[in-house]
Amino acid sequence: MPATAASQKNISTILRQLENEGYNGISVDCVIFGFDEDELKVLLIKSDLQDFDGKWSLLGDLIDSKETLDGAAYRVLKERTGMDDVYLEQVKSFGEIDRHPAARVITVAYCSLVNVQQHQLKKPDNELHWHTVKHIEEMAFDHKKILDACYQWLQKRIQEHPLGFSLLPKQFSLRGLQNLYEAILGVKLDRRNFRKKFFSMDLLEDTGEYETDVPHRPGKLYHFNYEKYRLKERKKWFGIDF
Amino acid sequence: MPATAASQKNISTILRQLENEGYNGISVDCVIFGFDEDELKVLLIKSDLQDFDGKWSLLGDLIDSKETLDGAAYRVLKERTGMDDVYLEQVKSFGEIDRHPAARVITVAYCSLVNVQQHQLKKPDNELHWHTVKHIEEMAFDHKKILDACYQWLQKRIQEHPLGFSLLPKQFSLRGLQNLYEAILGVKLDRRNFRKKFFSMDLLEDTGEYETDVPHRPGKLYHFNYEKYRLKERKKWFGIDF
DNA sequence: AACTTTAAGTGTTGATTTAACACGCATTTT
DNA sequence: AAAATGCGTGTTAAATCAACACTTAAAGTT
Repeated sequence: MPATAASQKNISTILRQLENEGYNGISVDCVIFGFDEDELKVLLIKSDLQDFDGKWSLLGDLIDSKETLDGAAYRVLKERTGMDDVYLEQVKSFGEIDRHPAARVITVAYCSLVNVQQHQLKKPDNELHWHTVKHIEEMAFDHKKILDACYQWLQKRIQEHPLGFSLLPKQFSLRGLQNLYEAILGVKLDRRNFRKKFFSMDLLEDTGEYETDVPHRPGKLYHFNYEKYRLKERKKWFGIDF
Repeated sequence: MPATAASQKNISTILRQLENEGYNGISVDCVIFGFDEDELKVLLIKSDLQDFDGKWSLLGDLIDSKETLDGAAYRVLKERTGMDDVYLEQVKSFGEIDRHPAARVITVAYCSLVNVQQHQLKKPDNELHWHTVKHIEEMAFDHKKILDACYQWLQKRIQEHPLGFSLLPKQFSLRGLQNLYEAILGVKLDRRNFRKKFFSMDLLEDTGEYETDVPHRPGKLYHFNYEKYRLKERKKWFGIDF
């Protein structure tokens, strides 16, 4: 019996079979980050395994033999959340022997960044919730370890690549952007220097619109010019530092 | 039949079986870098598959269901080269559906750095050779893609972490270190600034010894103090730049 | 309408870091 | 002894970064 998309089969059956035959199972797990109320969130689902009664886990599934890794991650994202067209990148694979109680399953972890406002969960599911990353203490499987790895990856990545914007609405205030960086990096940044830094990149464009419903002077709204970024000279060798 | 260490079984048989049953095979592939004659080298083996007549491939093997990913990579390294106690790190997983002609095999790529002088291949094998990275054009499977990914990873990594030293003898001259960086990054660096940079890190220690057999004034030999590095404050947040 | 509150917007300065650059010295070779 | 090679060292100008304060626009309060 082929190990087709597990969500449509009985996953336990497949895993038992794998285990009996001495094969390794392969899955993807998606760490889906969102940003809401100035906090970094992650989308988790209640584990369906008895072993992990009540614990939360990442969204994942076994990989079908006819799909790529990226394809599987994308499918999980879409099947479980209805979300489409989102930032998705492979981070790391995890293969501790006993990481899954039912069988030996190697998993490839992906990091995804979504705009919580825009992408309402299209498949509302009581077992599916956004959790504040910094409050999470325990998870099913080795998912806490995976989450930590993806969070660290994000902290580094966000400083070197323009991916933070995927967590924000298309139009955002500079303060909103700074809040994002402060929340993810866990530091306070100087407002003026932050502005200077971003404006000097010359990749933010004034939309002509302003914040509304704020109890103070409204800030300008900007959007990020990905096209311009794509065309920029990227090389910047020699920054040895450790 | 369990998918035990493939090197001891007939790998084709296992793969045929996997393919028939619709399972995914999982392997590790090691990109083993060395540095010799001021060039970055990679250790390759002649592919044993007819499909890739004469092409070179990375050192890899199927993962046993009783070993971790790191464990499998380490085993491959040791089995095929006799090398031990080397730098080894996971880089990325590759899962294109047709990347292996015999079956669907997902592979986890590892990057390893070894000192070519010190680690003479203990299992001399005519089919195993060091190749100059920049001259490699074609490889078996998708191994060129994997090599490229690991090379790029190394270029970035070497600037942020002290791993270059794994490619050098325990004692090395500053010129040797600079040659390493220049070869890997593919740039020319200013000798005086390079010195200043490394000495200011305060992690290189004078061994009191000097180069020998050079047709000019011999340079001092240093070694890298890993322990001191390990204890150093590592935090250095906020370097937004892209 | 006047006043208070809040955060937006804006520049300067000193300190640090980086890039560019030249000469004397130790060793081997001829 | 002279030539060749590449080691070892310091300065300066330019760029970047970190720290820091006041004016302004809008909403809320009296």
